Order: sequence, then C-alpha cells, then structure tokens
Amino acid sequence: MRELILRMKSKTCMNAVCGASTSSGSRKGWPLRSGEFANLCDKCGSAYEQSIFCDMFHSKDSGWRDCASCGKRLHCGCIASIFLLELLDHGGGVNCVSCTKSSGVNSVMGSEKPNGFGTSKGDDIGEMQSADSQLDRERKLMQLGCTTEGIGTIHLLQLQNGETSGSFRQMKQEDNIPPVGEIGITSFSNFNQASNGLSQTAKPEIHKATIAAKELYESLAQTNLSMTLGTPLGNPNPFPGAVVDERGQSKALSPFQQGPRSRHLLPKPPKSALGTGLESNAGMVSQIRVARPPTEGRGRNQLLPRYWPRITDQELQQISADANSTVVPLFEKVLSASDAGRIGRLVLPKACAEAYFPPISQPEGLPLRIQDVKGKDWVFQFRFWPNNNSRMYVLEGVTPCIQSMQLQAGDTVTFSRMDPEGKLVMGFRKASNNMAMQDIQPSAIPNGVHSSENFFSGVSENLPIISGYSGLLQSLKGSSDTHLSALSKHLHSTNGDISWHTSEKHEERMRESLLLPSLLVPERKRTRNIGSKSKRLLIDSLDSLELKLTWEEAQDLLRPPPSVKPSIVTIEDHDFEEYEEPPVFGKRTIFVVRSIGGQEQWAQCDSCCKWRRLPVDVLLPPKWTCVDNAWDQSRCSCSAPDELSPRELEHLLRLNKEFKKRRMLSIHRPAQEHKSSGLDALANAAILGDAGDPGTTVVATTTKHPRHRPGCSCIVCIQPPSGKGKHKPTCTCTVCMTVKRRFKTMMMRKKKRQSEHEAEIALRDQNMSGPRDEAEVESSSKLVSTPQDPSENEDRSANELEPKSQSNNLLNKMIDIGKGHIDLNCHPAREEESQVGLARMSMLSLLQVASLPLDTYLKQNGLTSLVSEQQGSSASQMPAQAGESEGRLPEDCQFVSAVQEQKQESGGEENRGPGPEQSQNDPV
DNA sequence: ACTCTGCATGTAGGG
DNA sequence: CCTACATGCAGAGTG
Repeated sequence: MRELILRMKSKTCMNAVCGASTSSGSRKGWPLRSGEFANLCDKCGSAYEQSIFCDMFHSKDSGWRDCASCGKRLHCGCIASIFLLELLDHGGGVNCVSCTKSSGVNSVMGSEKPNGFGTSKGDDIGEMQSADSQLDRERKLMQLGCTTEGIGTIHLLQLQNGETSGSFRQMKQEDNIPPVGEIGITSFSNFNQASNGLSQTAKPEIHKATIAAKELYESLAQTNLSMTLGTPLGNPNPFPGAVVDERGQSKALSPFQQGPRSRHLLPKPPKSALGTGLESNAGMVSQIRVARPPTEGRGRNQLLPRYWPRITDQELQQISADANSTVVPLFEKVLSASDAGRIGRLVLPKACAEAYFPPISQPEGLPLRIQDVKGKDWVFQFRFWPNNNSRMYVLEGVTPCIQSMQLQAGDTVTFSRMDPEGKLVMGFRKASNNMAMQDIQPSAIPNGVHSSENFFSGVSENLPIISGYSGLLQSLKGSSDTHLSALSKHLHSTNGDISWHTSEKHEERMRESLLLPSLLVPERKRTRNIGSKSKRLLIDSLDSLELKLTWEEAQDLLRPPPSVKPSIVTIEDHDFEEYEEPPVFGKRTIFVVRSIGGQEQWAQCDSCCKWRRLPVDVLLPPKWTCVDNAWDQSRCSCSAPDELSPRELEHLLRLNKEFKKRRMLSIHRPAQEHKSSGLDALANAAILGDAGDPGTTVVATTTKHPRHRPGCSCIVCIQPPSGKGKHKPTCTCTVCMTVKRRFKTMMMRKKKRQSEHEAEIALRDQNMSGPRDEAEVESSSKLVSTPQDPSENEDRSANELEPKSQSNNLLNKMIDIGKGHIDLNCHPAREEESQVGLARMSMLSLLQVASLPLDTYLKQNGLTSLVSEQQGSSASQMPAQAGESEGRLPEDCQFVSAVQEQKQESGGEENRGPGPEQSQNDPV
C-alpha cells in the first residue's frame, strides 16, 4: 500500500496531556499509519492543532518538481496531485503518473526547511481536529492527494457529511487514479469530470462520492467561502495541483523573480479551462476566493494567513489583461480606518513589505510605482518608520488611489505582481461587494456568491462592523430574502465549520435590513467622517446613519445598574439620579405602532430566536429567553409556536422601521427647531408672530456648556446657534422668560440711548439760541446723545418710525424745558457722571418695565407700548422727531438689532448696566 | 483651523 | 512575552 510521507508542521501535540513533539526536524515526516490520518500524534493519537504539509517538494522548489524520468512538471500538493502523482510506498517515492517513475521525493524529504505551507492556525482548522469522523474525512482528503496543506480542502470535506467517506476510502483502496490526460483539469468543478473519468472504472460509490464532491463544490461556489487553502502561490484553483496542464506547465517552468528574490511560480490561470467547454462552470469556479499563502520571498514564513491573497481566477484574469503576463498575487490587506482615512498612509504588513517590496534601508524609502486595476499608474512612497526595534512599513500618498477606487475601511486591497515584468498591481475588493475588484461584472457572478461572499468576508474576517454591516446591506441589494433564506439553509445543511449561529444572526440582521427601505438607498456612497477629533474613520453615510440609529437605540437599551440605588441630586429644580455604577445594557426589542391595536413591543428569544410579544413598558435584561416571558404564559417556552409568520415578521420589522423613523423625526425636528431657539427664536417669533403649533412649546435646552444640564437657562446655554425658532410669544418656559426679561432690559437701554440722542440734538439746537445754567445742562444732558454710528442711525430711524403718541408730546415738553440750558462744552467726565445719574434713573424705570409682561412689547404695537411705558415711568425721553411710520419692518429691524446686540452681550453677566458698549455708542 | 509628518503607544494576537 | 500594527498625538507647515 502506498503511503504518503508527510511532515508535521506542528512541533507539539495539541493534546495538553501528551505534548509529544513531532521532532520533525530529524525525521522525514511521519508516515501515514495505516487506517489513520497522518495528522495524529504518534504518542497519543490526538489530532494536531496545525495542519501537516506535504514535504515532498516544497523544501526544494516550493512545491514544484520535475519528474526525474519524464521531466513532467509536478506539483506535490493538494487534491489534484492524486491525479498527477502516483504516491509511492513507505519508501516515500512519488511517481509521475505520466511515466510512473519516481520523482525522487526521498531526496527532498531530508530537508528540514519549513516551507511555510500549512501554517494555518486553529482558526482555520482548529475545529476539525478532534472528532474521529472528521479524521475519517480528513483521511479521505489524504487519500485524495497529499493535500496536507489543503486546509481549505479539509474544510471542504468537513462540509460534507460522512456519507462519502466510504466512497473515498473505496477509491483509495482501488487506486483508481486516472491518467493525467483524462484529468487535465483546472478546477474542482472539473473534478467532477475527472471523477467521471474515474467512475468509468470505479464502483458506483465513487461516482456517488464524486457527486457528493460536486455538490459540495457547488455549495461552495454558492457560498464562496473565504477558505484558507494552502495552495501554492499563484495557483488560482482551489485544488491547484490540477492546474498543471500543458500550458500551465510551460508557464510554471518560468520562475518569477523580483530583484534578488526568487519567487514561486504562478501558473497562469489556465485559459483552457475558462475558454473551453467548461465555461458553464468556469465562471463559478473562478469566483471561489481562495487564500493563497506565499511560498517564497522574505518573511514568507511569517506572513499571517490574513494577508494571504484571496483572489479568483477571474480577478487574476482581469489584472492580467495581457495574455503574456502572469499575475502573482502577493498579499492583501483589509483597510483599517487609518489606512482608508485622509492621512493617506497605508500601513503595510511588515512581512509583506519585506517580502514583496523592494528592500529599503532608509526611512525615507523610495517611490514605488503601482498600477491599479484600471491600468493607471500610481506612485506611492514606500517607506518605513522605526518602531520600537522594528520597522513599520507604510505606503504614503495612497489617498487618491484609495478614493479613486472608492475604498473605505473594511475594504481590501490586494497586491499582485505581473510577471515577467515584475510590475506591481494593486487591486481591491469591496467589503460591501467583494466582487468589485477589477471591475468584475456582476453578471459573471453566480447568484448567491455575492451576498455570501460579502457575508463571510465581512463577518468571518472580523471586519469592522461598520463597513461589514454596510457591506451586508449593500450586498443584499437585489438579493432576495428567499434567496438568503435558501442560502442559509443550504449552508446550514452543509454542516460547515463556519459559525452558523453567527451567520444566522447576521442573516437576521440582513433580513431586517432588507426591510429598512431607507437603507436601501443610492448605490453611490457618500463618505463622511465621524468623530470631531479623529477624522480618520471614514464611514459610509448610510453606515453613519445606521450607527446613529444604533447609538440612539443604545440609549434606550441602557438600564440602571441592578441592585444599585441612585442618589438623587437636585440641580435647578431638576432631579437627577446618580449611580455609582455604570448603566447596563438591556435586550434590544422592537416597537411597532399598528394602525389598530396601538403600540407593541416584540423581543426575540435568545435561545430559539422566536419573536414574542411583550407589554410595551417592559424592559428586558440583556439575555432573555422564552422562559422569561412572564407576560404570556402561552409562549413562555421555546417550544411554543412562533406568533409570527415570516411574512408577519417582515411586516413587523417594517413597522418597526417606520416607528423608528417617526421617532427619529420627532427627535430631530425639535433638534432643528432648537437651532433657532433662544433669542433669535424668540425675536423672530415675537416679530413674525409665528403661530407655531400651540403644543410645540420647546424648551431650549442645550448641552453647549459641559457643566450645564438640560433646562439650564444661562446665557451660554440659551445662545442659539443660528436660525429661526418657534417659541411662541406666549411661551413661558424658563428660557423664554429669561430672554424676555433680558429683552426688556435691552430695549429699555436702547430707548434710553435714543432718547438721549434726540434730547442732545434738541439741546444742541437750544444751545444755539442761548446760555443755560448748570442744572439745566445736567438735566438736559440726560437726554443727549449724538448719532455717531450706523447703529445709532438705525436706532434713530427706528425711532423715527415709531408711531406718534402722547409720548411725543411728553418729549417735546421735556425738550422745551431744556431749551436754552444746554452746555455743549461740558467736561466729558462730568458728562459721564451725568450719564451715571441717567443710568440710575433709567434702571429704576427699567426694573419697573421689566416686571411687566413682554406681551406688551410683542403685540402689534408692542414697541409702542414699550415706549409709552418707559415714558410714563421715567417721565422723560422721547425723540423730538419720532417718526410717523408704523410699519412693521422697521420694528423688526429694531428688534433684530436689539437681539444682535443682546447676543454680543452673551458672554457677560446678565442685566448689566450701561457699560463700555454704551459709552461707545454714546460717545458724547 | 487644518493638514502634514514623524514618532509614540496601547493592544491584540502570535509564538 | 514579544511583535506588529492601528491609531493617537504633538509639532511644523500652510492657507
């Protein structure tokens, strides 16, 4: 019986009790023990944590080797090798199936150099190890070929049920290895064909197995799992050994290089497969996204699987439009927020930078020309920063390129090289649409690949949830709910090693998202920054909307910390609960408002995922199951049937969406109104007589000042940002009352100044007519002010527009009194004194007036009333030339002007008396 | 006020 | 424990 010679990559048995070392360094690999999978510890039989890899060829030339006899190019690994190589017996030889001569594996076996293959950690294969049934399947894998590095393949087999294992065993036993001519295939889809070839001589079980494999493949093609397949770099197929057709061989024989480093070859994506009668499957095949670990280059052993390029045939083809070029996928990276941000620095994985980019010794680095998938050349500065004792490699100046590709955090950039010219090519893959890379036409993508691809790349790779979720949402456009459902079922049935729990949840989210019309919006994304300080996180506006919603929803989810009693603090008549402990999150529920039946609350059981109706006012703990449903005894168990049919659930979600939308509107409308609250709002409301909704009295609360709480009416908090408001003139909220009071004060001052100004003019006129005594000067000077600036003119014009009234008579009377007693040569200091006296007197009147309701001022003739009151109380002032007009517009102007003036005072204390401002305005 | 630049730092994950 | 890397941060430069 032939037996593979394998080397364990792992050094230590994963069985903690055993802990045996494989001592791979001294052995030529572990022979397959009969009936067992090679990936077992000799000592305890435990499966190893890490994959084993075929050591037949890799150590010498990275997996490729010429047959010693016929010269045929052979690849050691992977599933297709079974068709290419005759696996020899314990001696470790491998026969080329073409000539059945040994390719001299033994000579290779001695090398201890690890090849970097199969280094996938537990995230790839960890789940597959322990169960015997899995081992059995893995054994099948082994029997399919020395695919010990074929982690993804192992996954494939895991996706199957055990039904086929017997078949494969059978196949092995019978050694039905077809001649290479029959299996010059390039893809697993063709595996079916090849297997059909097999089946010509094999027992029906083989065919059955083949069908199973085909089904498996098709399921994969649909789900397009981002699997980690330890294939040689450049082999575009999930089962790369099969790629070695004549053409591939010829290509493969030319090793690519960059600089001093020798590269592993990359067989060109076999056109034979894509362009022949296999087209029906080719498109599907080419869409399988396979991680291709690097095989050579500096640091290849350190390259983490996350950087392994996942690229499809089609993508490769798109890149290598030139038929003479070979595309070598180098690595890829999921863009971080900072990568995709404005800084324009793309952090390169160190290992990748050192392996695939030119060596640099200076931090400044060197310019690197990289072509994008559209053929456009970009020049980035490839450099590094000293970081600790290491280096941090970055590509600088990538922003234009990133933007041109419309990439954002969560998307993936891929770096490839076109050989033989060695040109670097930069591709991309949208998290939201992984097939966007290289402008692949959606039509080429089989149904289902899209969403699942996005799904897995977005979720399983732990992409930032922002983009990941967005990607999901976007990817779901055009994808039907039913399709998702079917897909999910399909995935479920495959018993894959993916976390279906997560998948289901996401599907739930997706399904919900599907029902959110507002999220199914324009394809063209607008990006914007979030965060006031860090503008690095570029997110889609839709995502930000979603984030915002989520954030707001999160407010609803906050619950007081359990078993902690708050202390009540009263601030400005508001009671605040203060907790020592932070709040906890409750379970998310959805609210809907039905046209009939009122509001409902629904929650999903964490166990069975059924939706249960709850009382509206119920707050659920973070973990909630049907058992906790104390409000509906008929549905307090997971076994109780779901109250909602899928259709009803859809409807419910839709209702919830509407509910949220309405709530958002109700939140944001006041917020918008809030922008115009405060003085401007009041002023406008007063002036325009804004007859807003009587019920929409809005308290202009603010959070402008960090120390201030909602309801604070200090001058800082009531300061409106801008715009017009909708406080009613009759609004009696704290802010409005404060504003009114201040407005009165302000108006008093203004009136006073105007009166002084007019009186001064009158006095000046009088001064022309004769002398006056000091007393008269003093009294008259109270009324004097000189128009010196536009504001004063404005004031005057406003006064001129004031209606005639008895105040005019009063003023005239006063002016008459002062006639002949004004001394224009009075000393400024004395003038100030006189103004102080005026201020004192005016403040008395101001206080009286301020005690009156503002309504007086806000009525149709409000300002007139103000003047009248003022005059009545102070028995002074009124411009001699008070205008005749009663037009409202000038009043408005005056009011707005006053408001603006008030705003200028906003930084100071309230109700301050005439100060420097006034002195400036009244520079007499 | 904003961007650019160079470096520092916290942390997740690998060994 | 150590490394890689995502991101923060501060100073310089710029409009």
